[in-house]
Amino acid sequence: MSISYAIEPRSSHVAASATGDLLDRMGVRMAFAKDEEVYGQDEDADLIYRVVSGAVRTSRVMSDGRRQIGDFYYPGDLFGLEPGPEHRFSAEALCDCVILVLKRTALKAAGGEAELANLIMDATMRELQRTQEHLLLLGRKTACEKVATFLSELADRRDADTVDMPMCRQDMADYLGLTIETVSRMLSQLQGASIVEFQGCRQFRIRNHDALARLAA
Amino acid sequence: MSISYAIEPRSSHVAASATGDLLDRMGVRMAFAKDEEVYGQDEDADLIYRVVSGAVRTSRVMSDGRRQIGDFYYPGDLFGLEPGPEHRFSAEALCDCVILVLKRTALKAAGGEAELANLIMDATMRELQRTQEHLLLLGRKTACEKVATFLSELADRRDADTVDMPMCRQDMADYLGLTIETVSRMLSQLQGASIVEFQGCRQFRIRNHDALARLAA
DNA sequence: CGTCATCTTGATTACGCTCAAGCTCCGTGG
DNA sequence: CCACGGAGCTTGAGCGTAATCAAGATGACG
Repeated sequence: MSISYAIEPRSSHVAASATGDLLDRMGVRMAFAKDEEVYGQDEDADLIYRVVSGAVRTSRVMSDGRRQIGDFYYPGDLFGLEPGPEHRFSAEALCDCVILVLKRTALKAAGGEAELANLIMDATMRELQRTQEHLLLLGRKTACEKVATFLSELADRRDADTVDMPMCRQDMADYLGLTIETVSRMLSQLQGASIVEFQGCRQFRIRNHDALARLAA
Repeated sequence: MSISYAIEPRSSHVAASATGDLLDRMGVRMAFAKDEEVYGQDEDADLIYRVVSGAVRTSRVMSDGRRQIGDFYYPGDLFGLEPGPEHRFSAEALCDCVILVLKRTALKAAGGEAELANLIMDATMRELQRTQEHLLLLGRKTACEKVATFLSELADRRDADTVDMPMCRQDMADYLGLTIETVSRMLSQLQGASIVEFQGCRQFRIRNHDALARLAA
């Protein structure tokens, strides 16, 4: 595995010490290979997952193959909270990764009842918030703005100077509602305008934060 | 007001007897005129709302005026649960309507703690679910499919033979990520194909459920 | 070093947007 | 009761952004 991710949850997360420990104690660590399915569309949704290392995407495929990616998840993120008895989206490993898997019922029985409820509620709220931002992006942004927003967000989430991208162009395209060709063109354009700089197609550095933020709108 | 909506919550709602009553007792009924703001973008989000009669839209406006509509709400629906301390979307009355307004803290104090938490959780989950469907629509559906999906859903939510639409074309367009012209063209197209039939621009009837469902995909 | 998947770039097409005109539906006032 | 006016909706013509189709370039890996 060429790309590696730190294991610590990021500071913005509520999944801190106390409940984090509870999850750790109760959960089972599982390893998934790149592109392996964590759970499938229409599977029962009675498990909760947390990324330990690596990265995950959730996606939904239409009968004719068109795909929409719901979101990407990084170490510390909870996922699999999609509502209803069954998953609407499937989840796959973006790269080799380790996932902490928890049974909801087991957690409840373990007494962390209230704490757990809060944890899930927070994660669900954050999920909803991100999904709403995603709506605006898909519905009302241009290709260039979409790509700029994507890079900007990615840099924010994993705050480092140079950012590694665990996903391929097709994943980006399906997240942004574009084609890989358009994504590629926009990336070239942003690089041409000296707003970002790529070192290989999976790693970039922001050269002009203001310009990027302006495009992300 | 030419269009009127029934006051009873629809059957699919959890907000049934017990908690429904609690909400009724605790909340304040308020009347809003067409296009009046229920709450604004960036306002504090410590209230919960339920549509009593009429209909509501939530929307988000970009600095240059582009608008994305989050969802439409009908009698019985809870809204205003957007996460975080502040609203990301604003809410406006689609037509003259009556809204039940509740203070979260007051509700908690009233003892309905657990019940209330469940109610909010359910509403949030449903919200997330609908938002995820919306993602797929915005990201990967064609104009025709978007409009077909919209009509189909509207008919499902308000199950009557002929369906009244409380929203104008601009609202539809901003929900679907299209322009009013494209929405109008697609509606004409669907009517031309004998899939739906319009009696005036705010009322329609589905003539071919299968075809509509197929387009909605 | 060769092979294959992934990514980029180019040429062309098409879907949906823009701009513009006309139509329909209502409310208002003569 | 009908004429007028205006907002909202529909339709048309032309355009532009992103999709499609098609080569190349790059890069990872055996």
